[in-house]
Amino acid sequence: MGTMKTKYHHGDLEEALLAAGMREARSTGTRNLGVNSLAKEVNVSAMAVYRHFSSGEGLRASISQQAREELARRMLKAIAAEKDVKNRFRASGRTYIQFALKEPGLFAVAFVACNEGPKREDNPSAWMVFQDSILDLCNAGLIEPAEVEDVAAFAWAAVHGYAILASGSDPKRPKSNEKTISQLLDRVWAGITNRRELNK
Amino acid sequence: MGTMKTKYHHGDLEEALLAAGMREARSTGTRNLGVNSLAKEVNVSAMAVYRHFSSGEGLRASISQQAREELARRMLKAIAAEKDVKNRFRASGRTYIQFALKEPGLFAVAFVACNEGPKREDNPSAWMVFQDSILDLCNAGLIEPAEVEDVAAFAWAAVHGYAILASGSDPKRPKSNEKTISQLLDRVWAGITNRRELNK
DNA sequence: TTATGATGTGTATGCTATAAACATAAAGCA
DNA sequence: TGCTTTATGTTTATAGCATACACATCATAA
Repeated sequence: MGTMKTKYHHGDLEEALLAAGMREARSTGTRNLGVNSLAKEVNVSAMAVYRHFSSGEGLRASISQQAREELARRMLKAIAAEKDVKNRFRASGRTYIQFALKEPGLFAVAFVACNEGPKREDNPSAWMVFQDSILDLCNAGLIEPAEVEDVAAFAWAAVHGYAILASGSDPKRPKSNEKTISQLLDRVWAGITNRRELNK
Repeated sequence: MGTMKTKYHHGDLEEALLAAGMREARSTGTRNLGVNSLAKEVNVSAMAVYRHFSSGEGLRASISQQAREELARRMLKAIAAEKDVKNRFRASGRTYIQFALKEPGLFAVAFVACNEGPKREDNPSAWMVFQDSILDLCNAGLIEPAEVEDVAAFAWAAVHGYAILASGSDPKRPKSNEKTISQLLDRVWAGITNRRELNK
């Protein structure tokens, strides 16, 4: 039969809404993720959205989750290319930062308004990937088992904080070339491995 | 003459709006900083707000600025109580983090939606205070002049990132007791002073 | 084949931001 | 002193957004 322009039922509206949300997030960040705006984007009435998400907030939470999963996938890919535990750690940090720099919109969406509990908690999360790379350091004997949690918090904080500052629009934001990022990871590494010697 | 309940002109509406905004920020963060809500809070019509701020966004930007100034004042106060440059640095970082933990609402307002250019750029800013404490380290010979900018970015990133993570509502957020914060600053200090030795 | 549930539409309500026109009071100036 | 101007408020109107409610359409299963 011929191509029908408009089916009454969309077919996979949930997926389409998330895809549209990701597109908007990429190009304009958190600004255009409203129910009306996204419904119009996929040629559907606003109320149709509520058949798939409990509220606009729920929709945004799902988009945010998708953005976080995208980041996690990139980190996993980058880590897989490295064998040395130190390099694996650096790759995860570098990828995290470069994601924030190259996709500032997605990054912003990934880490705001995640109040709504994500449903699929088992999916790859950047936090888990990060923590695993720290656990590897422990298994390799580079840090003590007892300090894994603190090291993870420190490394995550430094990388996340830098990503936020560098990907922002503040004119006083830090520089973000390869060399700057590399030396930042040097310093994080120093903090990871060298705390005791300098502890007073 | 008797007490008149309602003067047609408020007297100092701008100040009152900012004060109400700071109150709301303290108790509920970014949620209730709308024009209508704040106008009602000070018993004034919504449109009156526009005589003092170009838009709701402008109002929020000013409140955000006030929150940042509050943080900067606390940091200055804490630094003034320390004499050793290392302790001054640690005091600024600790104060920053404790501000985020004790005033999560203010902290959230301080660092979101600062797109609107703050008018009074000369006022105390947390970034300046932080950078000054790094400059002190340089003057004391603890770091090289050439690396001041990079050190400042690293330290600011680590402290800011930790503050964001620890003050959030994520169940996986890092612990935030005194000891944890202290060891975090140990690690930041290691990253500040000890990069060369570990640089490959 | 027909009943039913899943998924869509249209319409109505109440919220927010803000533009336009008007009101009041205070300050400058004759 | 009285008139005019300016700053600062109010009221009203418009437009966008989220979302409740009633109804439409279609796919599937009895």
